[in-house]
Amino acid sequence: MVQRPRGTRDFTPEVMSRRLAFENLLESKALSHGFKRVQTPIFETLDLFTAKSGPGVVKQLYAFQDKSDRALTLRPELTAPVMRMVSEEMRGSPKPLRLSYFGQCFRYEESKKGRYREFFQYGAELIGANGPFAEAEVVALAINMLDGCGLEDYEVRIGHVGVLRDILTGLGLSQEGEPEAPVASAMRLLDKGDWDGLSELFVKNGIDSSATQSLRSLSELDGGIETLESAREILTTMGVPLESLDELKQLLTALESLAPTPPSLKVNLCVARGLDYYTGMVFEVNVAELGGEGQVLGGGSYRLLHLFGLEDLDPSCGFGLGFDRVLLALEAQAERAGRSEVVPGETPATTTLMLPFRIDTNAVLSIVKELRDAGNNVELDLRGKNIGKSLDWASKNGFSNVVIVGPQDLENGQCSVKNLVSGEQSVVGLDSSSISNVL
RNA sequence: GCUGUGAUGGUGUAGCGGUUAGCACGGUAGGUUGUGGUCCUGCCAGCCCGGGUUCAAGUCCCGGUCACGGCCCCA
Repeated sequence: MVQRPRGTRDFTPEVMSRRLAFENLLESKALSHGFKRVQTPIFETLDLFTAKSGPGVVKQLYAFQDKSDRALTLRPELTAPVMRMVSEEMRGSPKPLRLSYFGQCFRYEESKKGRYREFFQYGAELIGANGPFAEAEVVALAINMLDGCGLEDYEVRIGHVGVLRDILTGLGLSQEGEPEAPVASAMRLLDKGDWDGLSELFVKNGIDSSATQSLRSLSELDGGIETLESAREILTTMGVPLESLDELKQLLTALESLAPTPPSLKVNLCVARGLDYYTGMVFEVNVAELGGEGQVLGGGSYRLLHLFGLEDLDPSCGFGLGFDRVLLALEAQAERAGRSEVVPGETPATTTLMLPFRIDTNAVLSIVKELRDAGNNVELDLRGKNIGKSLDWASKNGFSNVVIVGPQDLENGQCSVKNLVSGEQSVVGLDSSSISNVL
């Protein structure tokens, strides 16, 4: 038996109707915020991703040589391809750009629930604008998407790498160094909450251990916008500039107007997202019930466009949404609530079966066409069974109506339209508009 | 990268050394010369793959594959 490669999935019609509904929902949210969809190739040159993430990523890529020995790879994410596309196709487009994207990405990793080798990402990038309002627009889109699909019990964590960087350089840590700059090491340790490791790093760099305490109290601030006042006090005693913190406050204030209040919004200045191209606001969304793979969305302000000779567009801001993970969370939540509809609007439109019974099928074909042209979803019966079996089949296949046309109907110029849900049946004229009226 | 659990028709399961491998759902063909979601009958379809132990392996052992967990990492 030939089976699907590890970490990949097939999507049956039932599953696809849900996925399409979800994609459409995200798409309409993106459009309502002015983000226009783009698409880039499934594979790219390898150096696009090594330039962004370093040579270490290669072991996680589906990288290969083509027949002309070009080094290529299936894309592991979509931000870099979109940046590349902007530099190749949209240099002359008026800025800022609001772009959205959706597609599959590939990573060579151990697969498990919520983590696949082929996975789908929906994302948005706001390019060529920065500052609190740009960031608020991006975060607002993210929250509006999650809220719009009915996700519950998610936690949004917002931090600011700029604040963190100011603190750490203020303490005297260097932004240069091999193999890893002390500032970057500290941010990584902070993100993980490794306080012992952080103390050790500070001692090694001749920094007073009281700094660890201050950072710790900063990280323990737990709450929304109101915690910024406490943060301000801590930063002031540490002698750290407050500009970044003020920006974060403007962002959060704007967000309160632009998006619904999430189930949980936490300001956490120690969120660093582990990636060194983030420069300002960073945010991520977690759903606890997904367990270890609970992060469903992440993003922030970053500097990447300088890699393509577009320094003036840095920093930009964006996020990626884990399409599969949000769907898993929605499914889990729907099941817990005993709800059959997982994604709003996933229920398919009503469909009608045209059932010619012991007559020449040709007699109904033009009616089928007219019904379709009028916007109805119509399927022509191809099985030619008796009526009982046909109704049974239609019912099992989710049809909402059956149009029965038998020899007597043909003679009288009429037909029976049966509603399979209510069981009611009416006799109407054998023409598309009469039938349409009762569907 | 480390580690745990599991794998029987399309789906869900029973069997745990010797059975014609059972059941339910499903699919399909009928019972019915124009009315289903109730019933009856026939048929379709399975022990993940490769080694080993044994007179005998779906069942025990080893390896692989795949899935699902817990760390690490990331998204």
